[in-house]
Amino acid sequence: MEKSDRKSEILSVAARLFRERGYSAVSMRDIAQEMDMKAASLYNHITSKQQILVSIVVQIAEEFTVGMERISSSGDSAIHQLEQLIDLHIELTLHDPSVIACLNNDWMHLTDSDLKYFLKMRDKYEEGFKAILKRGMTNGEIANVNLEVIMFSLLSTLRTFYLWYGRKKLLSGDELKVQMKRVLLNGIITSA
Amino acid sequence: MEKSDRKSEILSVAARLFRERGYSAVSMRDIAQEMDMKAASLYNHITSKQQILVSIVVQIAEEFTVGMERISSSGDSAIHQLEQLIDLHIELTLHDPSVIACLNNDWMHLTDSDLKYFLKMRDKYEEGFKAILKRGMTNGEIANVNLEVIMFSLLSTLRTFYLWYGRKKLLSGDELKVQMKRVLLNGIITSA
DNA sequence: AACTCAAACTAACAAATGTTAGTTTGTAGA
DNA sequence: TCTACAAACTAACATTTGTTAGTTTGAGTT
Repeated sequence: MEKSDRKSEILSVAARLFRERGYSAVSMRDIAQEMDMKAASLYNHITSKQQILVSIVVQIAEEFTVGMERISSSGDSAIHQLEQLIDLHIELTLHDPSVIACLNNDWMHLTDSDLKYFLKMRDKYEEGFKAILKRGMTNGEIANVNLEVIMFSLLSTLRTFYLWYGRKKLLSGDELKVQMKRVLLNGIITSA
Repeated sequence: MEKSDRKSEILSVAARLFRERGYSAVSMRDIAQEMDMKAASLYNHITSKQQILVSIVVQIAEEFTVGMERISSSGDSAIHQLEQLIDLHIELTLHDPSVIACLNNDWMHLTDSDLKYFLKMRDKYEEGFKAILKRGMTNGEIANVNLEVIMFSLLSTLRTFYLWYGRKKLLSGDELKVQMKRVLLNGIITSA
């Protein structure tokens, strides 16, 4: 939901519809109807459908980038850094699940420089993730299993958390964090 | 890839394009072009775009359903049943990643009775999954953590395996199975 | 009262969409 | 050689798409 100006409202509505039906299946008329206006009126606030997508996806991608930079530059242990990453994903997901859905499913509809920028950020994020895991492994904090398998296993769960949070809201945010760390990390920590 | 008759070719090409761009962003002309024909000619083999999607999604969903029935009706231990489920997901993913992508991303474009049928199967699958976990918990085989958290954590990784298998083919199928079980189960098995 | 300006509107556009109708083509069997 | 038929084609269709141009509205300021 975020800010209350008209443009932010559009982004919010669009993100919700994109989540439900996917970017391509949502028309400008769909978005407009949801806002009780005509499609043409949307263009007083945004410049194109494509730009709506870019605004949504790039912004959240940058939040993850910033989060990764903060966490990986802290001097904490690898395990503690992973815990902070889990918190980051859960917090951003709880804050706006639809935006996370767009990030996961609709980035493929970005074009040219926007797509390139997004992919660069995604790569950098995964590199940061791997660096933490690698350090944890040489440390002895983390079990010596295939690094990519560990990373993608963790990331799969964190990235698609929005899917099942939408269906079951059984736990509070803090409880979720605790449980997720238990499930995700106990398979990784050597001593476990 | 599957069978070699023309209809199966169309389904195969369609699945690949749906994976790359999503159902709505792929036109009949796109599919036709990829098959070196005109869009109208497709209708000699299929009855509608919608039917292409149904054929793809329902078939793979039924394969998972059959797999779950076979596994959960075996008398094996809960852990061993989970291992078999991991194998099932990996095998079906390696066999045709694009079809798995459709299952994950494009089921939302099913309509009416097809959607209902799909959702019924999905629910049943997850119920089967939970039943295994529950038995494992009362057994003492599986750690006593929130059941839904465990299930969705496992399923997230298994369902989106096609995403990173597409990017890194670093391990053989058998090695993948071993590593995945290590990563996914060690967090769950009580004794770990 | 006159002016400003954001934000809505109506009307229209070219392009792309899924699909149908009717026609041609090429190959296999009689 | 004639026939049958699957499978391709061309042409067209009604809708829906993103977007633009020009106009109206209504509230705040001078």
